[in-house]
Amino acid sequence: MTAPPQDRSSRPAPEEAEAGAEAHPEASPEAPRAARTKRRTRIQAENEEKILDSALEAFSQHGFRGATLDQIAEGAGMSKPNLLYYFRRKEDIHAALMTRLLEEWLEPLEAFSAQGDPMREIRAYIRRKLEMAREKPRESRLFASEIMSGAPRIEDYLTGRLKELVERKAAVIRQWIAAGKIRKVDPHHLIFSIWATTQHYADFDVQVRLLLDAQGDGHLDDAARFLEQLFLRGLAPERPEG
Amino acid sequence: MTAPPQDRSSRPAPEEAEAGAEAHPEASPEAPRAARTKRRTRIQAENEEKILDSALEAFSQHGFRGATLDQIAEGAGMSKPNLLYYFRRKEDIHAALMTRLLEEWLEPLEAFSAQGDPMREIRAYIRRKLEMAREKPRESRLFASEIMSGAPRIEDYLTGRLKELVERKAAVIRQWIAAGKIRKVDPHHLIFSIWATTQHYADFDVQVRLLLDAQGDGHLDDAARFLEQLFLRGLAPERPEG
DNA sequence: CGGTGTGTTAACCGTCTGGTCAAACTTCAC
DNA sequence: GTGAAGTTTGACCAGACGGTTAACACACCG
Repeated sequence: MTAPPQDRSSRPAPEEAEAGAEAHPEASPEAPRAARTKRRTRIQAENEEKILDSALEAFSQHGFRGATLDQIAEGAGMSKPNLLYYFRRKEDIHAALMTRLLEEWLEPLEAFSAQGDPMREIRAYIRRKLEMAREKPRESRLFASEIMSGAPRIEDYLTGRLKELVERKAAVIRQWIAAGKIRKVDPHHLIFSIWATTQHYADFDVQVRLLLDAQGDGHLDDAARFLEQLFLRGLAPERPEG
Repeated sequence: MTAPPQDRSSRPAPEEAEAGAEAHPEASPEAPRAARTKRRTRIQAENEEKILDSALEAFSQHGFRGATLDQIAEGAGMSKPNLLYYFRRKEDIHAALMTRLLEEWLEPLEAFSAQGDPMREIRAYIRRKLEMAREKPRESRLFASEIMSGAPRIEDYLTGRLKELVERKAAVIRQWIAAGKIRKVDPHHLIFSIWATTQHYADFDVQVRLLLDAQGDGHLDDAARFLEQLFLRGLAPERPEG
């Protein structure tokens, strides 16, 4: 009877998804969890995927509070108790989505390297980000939604890994400036403006499409052309080919 | 017994707020509403303002579905039934906020005029938009939230007034291009990129502040400087001072 | 075949949510 | 000061919400 009441050891269920688990390292340091069943079955993998996909749809549209378990369960094609068999709490689903997302989120910026032509790098970064806006618009909106609600669940990420990465890349940009390869601009605001312009096509997709009468994804090619022009010319050093 | 059940004529209350009313011109063409009390009392004006302010906070953070009436009532310092005396339904509060917002939203772009130096106009537009991000960040998030949830309540606005305005301003930009005053770029994407970069400082305020260690609003001045540089140089015609 | 762990669900629970109602209280013009 | 209109609230309601329980179905292995 020493253990806190939070432990429901009788259940043989899979623990909260890979992600959510380590997001809450609070209490119960040695976690007397029953069923150390680490190996996922095929059904587990499939159903968790269905749930996360449905949850992504719901959370990205209505935010954490606005999305409901019933809605997510229906989207995943299963009953609510069944959903809660895989993820014990609403928060766990969200946490699983977030950790997966945040990893992907760093990737394009990570690839931004000091070597190579600055213009090439910036161009590649814009393309990569636009590609993500095309392929993963819901993820982008999920992130935006989280930030707009005050980022209560990802403060650590923002002030930790993300900030560190941004600092590192800002330093790269400063190097380029010092070397006279690009114009003298504020590195942070340069990064923000690339984020803003590219993510806009995911987050404001509805508006963009309505204003452009866009059907497929063709407008994103136009966007790429425009943004490349804007940034490359906006950043070109005073004396080109100096 | 010919009237639909929607009419609750016994109540002497003020009708739904100025805005919400005309947003739903459906049914009951001659509206047999009791109490043609058009004049607002002081208390009405005050309380409606308190409610809208509290609702703006709630909706902009949690979206329409995520915000609750209890929360809004508490923020407005009144009981829930009292709140519902001024706005009959949750939707009405949201509608009132939106119509007020959408008017303000057009204003800066409206000011964008064909006369005068293009560079001056673009610069002024960026400043105006950044000023709004500073002064009305919650409004910006409310708008973003609405778009991200699929814009179910403002489709008419997007395809109507906004689209028309954007078309008009895109034409202005095309004129400037034809006159060789700015570089040849896609007008729509130019507008989008200004929206995206400026609104970013409102919508992603939390992230921006954490990454910059920003306290007050000083970073917005840096943002203004950066964005002006970026756009003015990015758009400058091939041969400056041709 | 039996049994053990996996997967699924109907029924349920307490709380929250949007909204109603009648009654009471306040305001203010006369 | 009185009365009618304007304002406020406690009590209430039905349905939605996040979550629990217990029992049942299935799968696979010996």
